[in-house]
Amino acid sequence: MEQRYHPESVEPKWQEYWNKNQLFKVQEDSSKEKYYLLEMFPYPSGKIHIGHVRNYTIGDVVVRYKRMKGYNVLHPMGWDAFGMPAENAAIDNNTHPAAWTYDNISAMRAQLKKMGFSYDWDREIATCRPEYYKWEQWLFIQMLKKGMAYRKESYVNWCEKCQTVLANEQVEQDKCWRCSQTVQQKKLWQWFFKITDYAQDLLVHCDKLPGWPDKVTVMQKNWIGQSVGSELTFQVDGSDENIVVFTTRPDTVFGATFMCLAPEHPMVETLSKGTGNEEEVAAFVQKVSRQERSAEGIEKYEKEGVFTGACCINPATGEKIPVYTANFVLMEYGTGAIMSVPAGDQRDFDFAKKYDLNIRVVVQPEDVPIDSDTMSEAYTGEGVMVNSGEFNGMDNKTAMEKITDWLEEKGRGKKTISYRLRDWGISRQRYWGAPIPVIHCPDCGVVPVPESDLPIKLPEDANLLEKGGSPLPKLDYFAKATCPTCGREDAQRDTDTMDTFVESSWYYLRYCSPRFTEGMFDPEAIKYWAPVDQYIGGVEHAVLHLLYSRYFMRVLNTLGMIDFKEPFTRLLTQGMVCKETMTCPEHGYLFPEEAVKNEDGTFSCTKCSGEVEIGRVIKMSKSKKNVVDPNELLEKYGADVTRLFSLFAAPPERDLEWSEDGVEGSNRFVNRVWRLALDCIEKYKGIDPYTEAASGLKSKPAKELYIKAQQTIKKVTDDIDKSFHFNTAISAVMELVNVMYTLDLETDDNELKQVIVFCLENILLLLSPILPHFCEELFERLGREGSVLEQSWPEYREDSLKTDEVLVVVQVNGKLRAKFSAAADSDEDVIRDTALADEKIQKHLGGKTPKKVIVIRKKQTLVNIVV
RNA sequence: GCCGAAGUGGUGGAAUUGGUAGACACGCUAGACUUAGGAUCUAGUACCGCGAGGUGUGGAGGUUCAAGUCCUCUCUUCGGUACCA
Repeated sequence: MEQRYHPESVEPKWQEYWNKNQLFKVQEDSSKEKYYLLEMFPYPSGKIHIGHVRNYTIGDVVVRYKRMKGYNVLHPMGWDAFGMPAENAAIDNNTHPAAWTYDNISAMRAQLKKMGFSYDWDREIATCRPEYYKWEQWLFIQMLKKGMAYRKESYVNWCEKCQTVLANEQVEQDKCWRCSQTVQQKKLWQWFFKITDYAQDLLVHCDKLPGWPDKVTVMQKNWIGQSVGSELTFQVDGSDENIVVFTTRPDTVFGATFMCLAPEHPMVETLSKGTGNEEEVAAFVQKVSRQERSAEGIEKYEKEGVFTGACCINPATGEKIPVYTANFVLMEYGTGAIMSVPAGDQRDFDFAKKYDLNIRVVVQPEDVPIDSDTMSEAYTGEGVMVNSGEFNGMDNKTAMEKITDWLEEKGRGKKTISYRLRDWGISRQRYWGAPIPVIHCPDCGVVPVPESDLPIKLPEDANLLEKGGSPLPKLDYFAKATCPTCGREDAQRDTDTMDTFVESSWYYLRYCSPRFTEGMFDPEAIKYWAPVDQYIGGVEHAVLHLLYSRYFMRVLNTLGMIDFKEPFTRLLTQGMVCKETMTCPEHGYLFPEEAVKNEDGTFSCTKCSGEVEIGRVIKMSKSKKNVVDPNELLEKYGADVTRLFSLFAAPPERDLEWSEDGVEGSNRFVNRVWRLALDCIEKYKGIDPYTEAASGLKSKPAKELYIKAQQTIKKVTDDIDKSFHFNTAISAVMELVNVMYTLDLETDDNELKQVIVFCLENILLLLSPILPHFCEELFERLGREGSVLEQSWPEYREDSLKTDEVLVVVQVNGKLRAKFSAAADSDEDVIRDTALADEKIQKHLGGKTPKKVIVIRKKQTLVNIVV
């Protein structure tokens, strides 16, 4: 008899069967409860890697489980197909981004099909297809009309030598990754979505997402970053002009001894004019424009600034204070201007020391008093007000309110709420993206493309410029346009494309009616399927993608297109699959197969034999080349063992350093079940499974096995349903199988035989979401009709979960000293007395009388004796 | 820098509410079967110790009859940081 499981014949057989019977095809069905499960769609980078396998296996197991539970399940797949890697690959391999992308999609689709994932492939979408991005362009126009999209000037990374805009990833230590030229900041007109209009709503609803992990909602809240504070108005000395600052510490205003403006602040130039500091200020602004202007970026540079030559009036003290411009102030935060309180803020303190500016203590700590002449760092804590006029002696918390009220009366301040969140810049000066559907007319200005002209198709016959620049502005037939309003023929089409996060912010709605031609989606389909019940994807998307998606649903809600605001009811953030990187001094990052191991444990580059440097263990990504292609595993062990192994390695939310050690164990387990099943099928033909209560079994081994099986069903169901802890679900089945291996299958015990048949059948059902091909095959060999997919998920019997005996653990002073077993229904007194009478316990008591005896009867039965 | 996580045997990991630390596997050791084994089965395997026993969940304190789990401080690693997706 055939003793080994042969995936190479079994797996294609069942994939064909599922396909032929269209078992994964779904349609709206009002008679069934719907369940929409979605895994984050992949970027088609070439081949799927182990991280994808992990993500999609998790989803597939839940989908197959939910189907068996009777839900009508939507489980689609598609491609996040626009993006920078396609452009880089096109340049490197002298191909076209479209060709590269479509080839990759074909290859990856084939791999996913080989894994046996239960997708409804009829719903597949690719975001680079005009039928998809047409609706994104349509939505852009609606947003533009409602004022939800607008244009403003902002900075991009610019390489003068390559004459291209660079993504942050393309900047390596301030240098262009292609030519090593120092990167500059360049100001461009760009499109923005007004996500800040929804800051409050997005924030408030973070607490109304019980199906999301706390860590994600916490990160989103912190990202939105609400701060309650005051706007204070400082009059420019000798002028009617005012400078408005935002501060969370209005209580310290008496200590504001100077002011700092962001170098981009519009008043920097006007203030310095005619003061003699004009040139110095201009030079400084020029210098800072070469620095990275982001919250992270500014940390890289030494904090510095220059005096503008102008002063303003502190509204509290009435004194003149100097106005500086400084590189650590960002135009995008607050008002782009800060009042500097060196005694109460470390950055201001450092700045004051550096430029020898006045320091005044206004909040005095209660315990150790501080003095402006001797203090070595700022004091940011709470305390009592000093040097603050009528507010002296007050605690600073009360003073915050009072000072703001006082300034408000003088017309110099008001309470306000500020957010860290900034509007979403969506313009990209790239080729491989969805074109922004507007036309710039010399007379009419910005004019949206008429809806009847959509989609504005991306020309697919254009080639990228050598250095990575977009060819769109140079393509006359694309860039030249006629103004839709006035008909002028020398209008210009916008040649920027949209951020790829725009596509991924609504794709899950498109899956509900992927071929709909009348709009973004069919409202009926949305009514049935949306929102997504369970979303699964990498934790690295905790903020951006997930926040943008939440924002998009609010936009559609405001436009009256949907009646919900939250796209994903439950979220599972999967941990990352990590691996060390390998770099060759000559060839840069290497794929694992491009390095060969030497005898001494080091690696050499296969291209140049140079020594390979092993880098840190980080998230798998194609750009770092530390990816593992699952094909080798797939060929050696098949899809089911690969699926089992990826789940058994760790719980889904945990990061995982990739290693194939242990895959043999998964393979061994699959074959153990295979042999056991074939053996039982042969020996127990015609025997029906036992399904009554455990108490009806007279045979002790049968009863014990039956209880173990019932416990296993409960454990597996709970692990899949409540926590997605598939690793422990698998362990539970392994335990049951191990018990069955200790049995003599030649037994005469008829009850035991019936229980064994029960076990086998349930093992197949419990494993079927994880090992679908394998279980289909054995289910068929067991003589059962139809697909396991169409079976009901096993229900455990509540009356058959408890064993008759329990283990009692005895501790002395919290240390384990003895164990014994007792009837499950023993009295507490009996357990206590038995424990005290125990020989080992007596020895540890050493004749002393116990001070206290604690008996716990919960999950464990435990006695702790305190001496 | 800021925000969020993670840290348990040689390895991956287990341990609902504080209650036997190390389930289930990998690896290793020994044995059985076999012409053979990278198949299979059985037993052992946290560390120190001959033993009684002691020590152990990144580190230092604390709360408790009892701490991997709760509290305070701290170290290391990973993710995100708005143009990688």
